[in-house]
Amino acid sequence: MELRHLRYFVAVAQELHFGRAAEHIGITQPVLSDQIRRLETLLGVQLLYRTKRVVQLTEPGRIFLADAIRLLAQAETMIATVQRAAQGAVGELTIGYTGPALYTVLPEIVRTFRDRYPNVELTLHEGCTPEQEAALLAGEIQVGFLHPPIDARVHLREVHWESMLVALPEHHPLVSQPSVSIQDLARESFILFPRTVGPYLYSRILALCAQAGFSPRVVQEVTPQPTMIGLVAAGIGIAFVSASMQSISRPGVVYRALNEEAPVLKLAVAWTGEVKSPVLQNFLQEVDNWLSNSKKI
Amino acid sequence: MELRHLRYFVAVAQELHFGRAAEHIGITQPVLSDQIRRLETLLGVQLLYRTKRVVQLTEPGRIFLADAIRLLAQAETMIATVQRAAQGAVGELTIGYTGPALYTVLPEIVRTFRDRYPNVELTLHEGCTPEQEAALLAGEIQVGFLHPPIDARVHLREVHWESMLVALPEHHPLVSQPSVSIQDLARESFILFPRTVGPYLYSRILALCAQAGFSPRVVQEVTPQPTMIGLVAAGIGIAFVSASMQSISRPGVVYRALNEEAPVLKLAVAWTGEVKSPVLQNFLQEVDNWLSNSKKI
DNA sequence: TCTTTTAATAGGGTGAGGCTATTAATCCAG
DNA sequence: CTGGATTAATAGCCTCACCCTATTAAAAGA
Repeated sequence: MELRHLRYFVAVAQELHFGRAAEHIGITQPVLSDQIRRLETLLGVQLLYRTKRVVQLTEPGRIFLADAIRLLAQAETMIATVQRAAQGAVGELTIGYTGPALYTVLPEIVRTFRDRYPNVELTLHEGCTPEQEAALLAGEIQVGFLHPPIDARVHLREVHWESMLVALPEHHPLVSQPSVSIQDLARESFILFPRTVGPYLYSRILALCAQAGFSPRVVQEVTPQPTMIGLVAAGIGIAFVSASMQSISRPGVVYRALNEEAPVLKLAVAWTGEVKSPVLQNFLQEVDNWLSNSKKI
Repeated sequence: MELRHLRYFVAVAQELHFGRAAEHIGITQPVLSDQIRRLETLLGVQLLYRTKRVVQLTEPGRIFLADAIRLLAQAETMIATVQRAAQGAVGELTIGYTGPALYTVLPEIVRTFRDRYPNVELTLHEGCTPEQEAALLAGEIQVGFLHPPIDARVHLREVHWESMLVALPEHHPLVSQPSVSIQDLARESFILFPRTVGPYLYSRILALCAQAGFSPRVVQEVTPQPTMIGLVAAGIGIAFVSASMQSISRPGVVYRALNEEAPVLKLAVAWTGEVKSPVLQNFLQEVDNWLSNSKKI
């Protein structure tokens, strides 16, 4: 059975007249008669009761007609859907992101994308940079907001950067200074994120301390950054956090820039090599749009 | 687009290998390549990403695959359904019936039919004989339980008959007799059904009275029979009712046969000339089965 | 670099689906 | 009841789409 049979049958069943039905679908009447007969033979069921003069649906024909109309409509819908999918207007996209992304660019980009493509189902997965790297290569996420550098063969587009600040408890002696030097921190207790979460930034921070001639005394390794700040507020120690954390006004914590050149936290959008998914292309396009808009402002 | 395209595409998408997929559906690989390309051109969408070495679904392809599998399954279901409909196993049947049918053969026949053909949707419509006659010819009901004779060109099959009895209030003088004569009723008040409900039986009853030399004094015309009996119990008058009414034991009413040959209420199954619906055929078959079973007993 | 794998291409045959012309059955009008 | 009109079925033919075999070309791996 082919859709053609259904199209022909529906035409006849609706017109109840072979000649007009044939004209309607653009074939000749004998062909239509023949095709309907083939369909009936194929099914082993008489769909139409016909004399030389009158055409009527049989009871099975009535049931088949309803099904046929439904199926043809679904076929049409299906074609429309795949075409919209090809333009990236429908589909799915799984996005990875790190904590800092959540406090900077991610919400705005996701929102503009969602507004433009409401029929794309977005799934968000939090994960640190190495986790996202693996997930990208495994195909578990199609795009990730993460922190370069990473060495895998994924494409990167930097979308944001912010310098690291020192987060201090409000009664800490260094608060009196407008900015602090690394050396001043040599004797401090540090709250740091685990190395695995961000190996590059981790080593940058350690290097900075090493240049100043000390190795930081880490009293607590935690993640994410809001938790670190919470511990700072509790007086457990001091922490390096990204500048965007200032927007989370947490009583009992103050932020100070470094005199020295501070480590920079870069945020990039990453995706795997072969850009095949139209949805992904649209998303990257939306990221580009967002970038040029935010530059203008 | 034809179902063939979908079948071929599903095969390739599941195997991700043109050669094996072609073998699986029983065509050769070049044909399959060609057909898939035609489908893609038709849709204007690339469904498969393929090199000389590897075949992958594109994102739109993934979406199309799910739809295609669903559509093909529905096509299969549809074929099975129409074939079962041709055997009368699925469909609809609208049945007309009169009050007396409800108290005799109808429940049992309907129940055995429903047990045998659970997927046939039965609709029951109460209506007097002339109403059913019209409904049959209008196609509103496919089969009716009614009281012959009727003069329209419908097929009839008698399934039941019962004689009419006289229903008397329990303190009526005639109750003392084991059976009553028409003459004894000449001065009685009669509760009768309206002529339109059963013109034939109505005229039979009037004729019977006329033979006995009187015209019945009708004090109330009502329907259905249980209501007539209710009025008898209330002492409003006496009534002719069909024998099956005895089974409804109503306090205050007794039944007596006539000495004379009593009018007979015949019950028949009626259907319109052209037996086209397999469901109807099965129903009539079931009626026949029921008839021969009840004869045996 | 050579072999293997595998999708695409080239070229050809045949039958299904299309056509026109005609037939046969049914209905309606005179 | 007969002749004309209507309309589905039949007959006969044609062509293109679908399927075939044989080959090519590209990619991966040894």
